[in-house]
Amino acid sequence: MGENVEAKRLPRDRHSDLFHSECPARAVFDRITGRWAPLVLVKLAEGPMRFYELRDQIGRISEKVLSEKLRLLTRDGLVERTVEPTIPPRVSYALTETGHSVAKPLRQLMRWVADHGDAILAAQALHDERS
Amino acid sequence: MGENVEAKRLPRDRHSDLFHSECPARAVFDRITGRWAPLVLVKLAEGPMRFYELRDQIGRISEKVLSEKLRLLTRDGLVERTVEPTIPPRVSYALTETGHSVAKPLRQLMRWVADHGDAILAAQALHDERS
DNA sequence: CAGTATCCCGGTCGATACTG
DNA sequence: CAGTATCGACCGGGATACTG
Repeated sequence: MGENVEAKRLPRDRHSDLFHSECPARAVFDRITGRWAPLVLVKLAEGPMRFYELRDQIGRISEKVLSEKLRLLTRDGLVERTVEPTIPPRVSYALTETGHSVAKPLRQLMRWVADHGDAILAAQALHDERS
Repeated sequence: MGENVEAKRLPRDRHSDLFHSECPARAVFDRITGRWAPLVLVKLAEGPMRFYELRDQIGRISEKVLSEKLRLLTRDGLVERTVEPTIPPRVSYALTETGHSVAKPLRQLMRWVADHGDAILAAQALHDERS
């Protein structure tokens, strides 16, 4: 019988314990840590942008994926979509306050990658040539 | 002709510009932002741990995925694997210095989720009931 | 204990084409 | 311009079984 280690560990804190398998925040974490979401969020932190502007700023992102991410992030309350009723309509996306608050740690992470990326790549190369 | 926007933008900085499609650091970024790697890294930051200990601490991670992640992270120089030649062998995993340095921004991100996770979930619910 | 091997499914992604 | 629709390829990840 598998003794349930988790049940013994702070059952009330499920909501903020990502290590717990039932933690609902895992879905939130996945949302902001995927392949593209961090790039969208950090780019948008520079200021409001229109759809194709955003696409051009994020190398190789497809329109499909971009529109999916934007819809999800809007649903999450991290991004706000604004339509100006002109012809053709101008749509722009901007971060909400919550969106800006998450951009900060994401930028830290991107900075880490910029600072240590080469070291990682070097470690990989070293490791591979040994094998 | 598609004018290449990227080419005009700091071609020398490719290595630290994650927005550029050819940036080699994207692979590094993907590594540390995946579904499981952040959890492994942050948990390991608490101290060296053995395989099953780690598995038990990270809810619902499968052994397959855990072993894959550990192998990758070891290759990246973020995790160090130590074998004590006893019978049966004791294997333990620990963060390297670089590993600790990345755990820091990852913890920030997890803290953000702990702080704002409920708000996101609420925003989703609100958005959904409107639709 | 500490993993690896295998199988397979579901979701993600990219490319392309199309709409208002 | 601002997307959506569709389709196929790919891959991460779960379940299960097995090895040293």
